[in-house]
Amino acid sequence: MKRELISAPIPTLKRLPKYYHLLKKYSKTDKQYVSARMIADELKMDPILVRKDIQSTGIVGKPKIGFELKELMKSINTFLNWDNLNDAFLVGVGGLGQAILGYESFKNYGLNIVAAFDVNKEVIGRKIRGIEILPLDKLANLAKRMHINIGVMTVPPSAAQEVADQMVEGNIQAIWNFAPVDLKLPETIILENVLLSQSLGVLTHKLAQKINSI
Amino acid sequence: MKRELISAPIPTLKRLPKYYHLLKKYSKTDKQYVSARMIADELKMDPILVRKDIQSTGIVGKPKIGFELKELMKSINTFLNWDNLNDAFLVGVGGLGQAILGYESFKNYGLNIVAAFDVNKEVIGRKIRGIEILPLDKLANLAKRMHINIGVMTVPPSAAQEVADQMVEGNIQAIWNFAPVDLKLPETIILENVLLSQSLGVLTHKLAQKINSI
DNA sequence: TTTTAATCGATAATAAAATATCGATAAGTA
DNA sequence: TACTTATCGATATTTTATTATCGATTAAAA
Repeated sequence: MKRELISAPIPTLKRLPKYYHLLKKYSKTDKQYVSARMIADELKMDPILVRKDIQSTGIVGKPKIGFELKELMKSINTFLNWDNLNDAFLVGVGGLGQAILGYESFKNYGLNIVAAFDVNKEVIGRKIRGIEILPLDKLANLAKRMHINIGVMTVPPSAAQEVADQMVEGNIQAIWNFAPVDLKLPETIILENVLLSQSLGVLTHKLAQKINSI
Repeated sequence: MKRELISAPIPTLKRLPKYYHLLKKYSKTDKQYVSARMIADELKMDPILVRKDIQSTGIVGKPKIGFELKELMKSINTFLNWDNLNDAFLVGVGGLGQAILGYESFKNYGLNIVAAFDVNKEVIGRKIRGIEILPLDKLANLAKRMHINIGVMTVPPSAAQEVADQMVEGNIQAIWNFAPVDLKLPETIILENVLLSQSLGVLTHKLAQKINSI
């Protein structure tokens, strides 16, 4: 059955989590309603942009008062599919991998890491935050059996392509990749690259401009 | 003295590191020249976009052959200010902080972490990768004395604003923030937020769309 | 009850970014 | 040398994203 595909621009998808964070803060107060303007003021953004982003999640607001807080949170949550907990495998239990394993809060973002893998015999068999580290060669089979949809890759660049191939072999549908490598994958696989150097490039460039302009 | 400010769109700044990674790979082969098309093909991008991005770094290429590899790398490097090693402080030596401290390679991206700070007495005084962990209250003074320009924040959300204030107090010019918090800072401070949930939102939303469309 | 003010939602205008076009140039080939 | 081809660089077009406008709606104040 082919349901209607509601989509939104990537920039919108990237801003929604920002709003969500703020709303979570609000939800600890006694606020019942939030308006696009309130959010915009807090985040120093254009209220029209905020409203458009919110609208693309499908929620309907009330003039003069805004959106019901709980309802808005739910709307964003559903739109990002964060209310369906997606089981995930993580590969690469180095510094970053362990850091991500440690973030209990990813569960709020639809990500439930159920197993971790590595090739390093030192760590295989150990448990981190209750998650056992398994040898990499078990990944494909286990992923198939458990119908895992998401793979998180925190491996060195040199190993990245091979691990990605294993994930594809295991029918994993979406890869969250932290390795600075351009992975070659079938068209159908969803790939999100997190390249820390990207954001660092923006920072250092702006800094240079600022310093040079004095 | 006010030098000419060469700038570029943010999307361009974010793509340049991607090219740089690829070029580094090429530099290990015997390639002498790379064309925009070569890069585009490898990264499955539009060659015109690649060329435009490259042009914005100021380099001039040769028709038919492209750009001199070493020169192009240098051009990107300079444009992003990665050939000036910026001394930086890191605050928050938890999982993510330690992971970042462990990335020796950030030095290739203009980032040289020279000291780390925390409030946790357990870790203060210890050394990680040769970098001593100092108490947070020393930050502002030290930053001033050492003329530190960049602050890296890997602290829990609840501590983020306070740490940011300390950084501003210490005359830090640019903040690379990993906490999911919208920091209130003076206009002049450069802020780059790394919000992992952003990229995760894109991933989970796309995944939901894909699964629902079957 | 009427008026006022704030916000929504839809549509229109603007700005920014990506893509296309095309002449110029240089390397390789006939 | 002349011809062909690949690529650059500049400019133009298209697409995408952001910002502005405005009527409709509703809560609160007069």
